[in-house]
Amino acid sequence: MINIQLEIKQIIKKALIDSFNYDCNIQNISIDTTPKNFEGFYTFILFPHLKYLKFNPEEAGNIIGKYLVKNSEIISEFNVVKGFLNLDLSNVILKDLFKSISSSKKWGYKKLDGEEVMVEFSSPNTNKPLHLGHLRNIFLGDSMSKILEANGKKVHKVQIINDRGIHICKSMIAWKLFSDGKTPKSTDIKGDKFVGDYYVMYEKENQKQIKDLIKDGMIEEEASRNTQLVKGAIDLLKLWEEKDKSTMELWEMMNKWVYEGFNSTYKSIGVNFDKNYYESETYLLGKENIKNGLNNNLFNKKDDGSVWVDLSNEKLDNKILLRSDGTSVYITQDIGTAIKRFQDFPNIKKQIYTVGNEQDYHFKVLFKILEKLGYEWAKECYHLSYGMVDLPDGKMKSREGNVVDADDLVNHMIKTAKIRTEELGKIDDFDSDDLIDLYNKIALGALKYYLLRVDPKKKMLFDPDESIDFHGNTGPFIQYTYARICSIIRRAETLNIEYGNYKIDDLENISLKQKKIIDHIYQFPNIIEISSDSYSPSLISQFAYDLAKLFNSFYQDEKIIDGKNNETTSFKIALSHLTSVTIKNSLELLGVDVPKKM
RNA sequence: GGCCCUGUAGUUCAAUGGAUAGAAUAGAAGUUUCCUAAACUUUAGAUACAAGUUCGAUUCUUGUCAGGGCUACCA
Repeated sequence: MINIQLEIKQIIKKALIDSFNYDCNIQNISIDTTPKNFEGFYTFILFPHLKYLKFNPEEAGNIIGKYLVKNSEIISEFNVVKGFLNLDLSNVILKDLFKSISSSKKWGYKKLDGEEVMVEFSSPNTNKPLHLGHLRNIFLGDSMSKILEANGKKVHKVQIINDRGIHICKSMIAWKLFSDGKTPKSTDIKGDKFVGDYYVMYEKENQKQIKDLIKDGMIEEEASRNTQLVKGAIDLLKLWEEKDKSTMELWEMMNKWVYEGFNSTYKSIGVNFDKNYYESETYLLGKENIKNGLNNNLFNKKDDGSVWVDLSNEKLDNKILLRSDGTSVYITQDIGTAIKRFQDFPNIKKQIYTVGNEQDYHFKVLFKILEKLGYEWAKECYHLSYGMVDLPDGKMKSREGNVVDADDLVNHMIKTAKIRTEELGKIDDFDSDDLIDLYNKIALGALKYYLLRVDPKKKMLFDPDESIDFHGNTGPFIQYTYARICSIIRRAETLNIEYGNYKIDDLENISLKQKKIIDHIYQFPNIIEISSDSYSPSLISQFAYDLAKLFNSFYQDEKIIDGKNNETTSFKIALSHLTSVTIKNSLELLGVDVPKKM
């Protein structure tokens, strides 16, 4: 592959020697892409070198610029603005780029390099349905998996299902007390929603019971620990850890309902996992490791029997690892799960946890504990921390019912896609299956792009009205550009215009807009690499969007199928085709499908 | 209180220490006898505040102000 920036650096190094007798270390020569509002493709910044050149910036820039145009095949023109030397690429190099892009099997995607990684995402609790926050998590994890793969890693996609613990016991006790034996089937409610309803019922009824106890003279703190429901849930948790038969049966039944619901949601958003981990299968391993740690004096036991780790030396405070009654807490199973995963997949180099930034502290503690326990790989664990999704009226709070349900949201997007598409009325030649497929692609494209275009680390606002906009910087806009190109390709084919094996050598002229497209596509491998290394799908969204913008501008300016059917026509079609493939491949990394017509 | 994160156009997002701070949307004005107007073109509008480091700071450091998160024998 051609490395333009490196080649420019090398020739600049020569220019500095020949023109100024200044031997500059190539690492100190920085070549940036030229910002949009200036003319050129790449920019050499002179400031750091001025003191060695003994010329003012303008003069030095001109001298170097002239040298490059004369001595390099790559550079055709230049301009100097203050201390910035902006360089234009020559037809020769652009043709080379075009050739290497079009001859590549899948431009930008690397071959497997033998390294294995594990990506965890979604990881729901089994007491409530998936919501908007999960969607950011899921799309992020899914997209990162694809990006890592494109960057040459073998990826294992997993989730940890928090299937045990006090939260599911709350749903269980509520179901036992209030359900009259109803089931998702008998009520025709989706399984995860059904169980979630009982969780909500628990919270509501429990509040009532607390109030009643306070009325009877109990203080609030005591009351909140002594309701029939709280005691019932705690009893169930104990019975569960003792493997009580009827408790296990109830637990299994309710979890099964939830999984059916989850799977249907995952299917609707086109996401799947290579392996599921269940907290119920890993928490014992966690306990075991904590006991070993205790025996090795890594942890300490309080008088009441609870087990703690002291991380105050690491500025992380004391953290509980086992309750006084011996039951495990959240971090217990995380310890077990991590260990189990490295047992199951001994070749994985690292593990990536896609979890919200509210748990930054939790993961620092977790990794530190694993390190203390002597696991070398603990240093390779990475918390892919992302910001919360806020609603216009504030944060989502599942306990207060202020959540955007994932299924509702997806359905709403599909409905909106349908309405917008029908309004535009370009769908006469679609049959009904095509339409369903199209609405799905647009709806999910809009949603995924909306959630992925923001830097993961930052919190983001979800505005329901804006998210369903299909204009501007949105998924459907990029999909539309793709569909447009497909339409051109179809027409080229009916006209028998050759573009597939287009040889660019004889082409005489390349317009500026065409050059910009080639150069942009040329950046794709770089973008994938940076995006992979920095765990940031938003760079891919930005890339795809910019490409679509560049293409639309070109499309507006230059008629592609122009009736001449000459060398230039074939080139424009071939370039359009390359653009469409790159749009498709970049959106693929976001988990977004493209329609051939829309 | 302690620890962590974030403050950029009216709004939602960009900008490996570099230029005249980019987009989108909302606003104003245009483009369709022409390959899909979900498009294109033009226009107006922003770095919370104050110091410091630097040739150069939205970016790094410190302080102030504002917002969010964590600090549970919840997950």
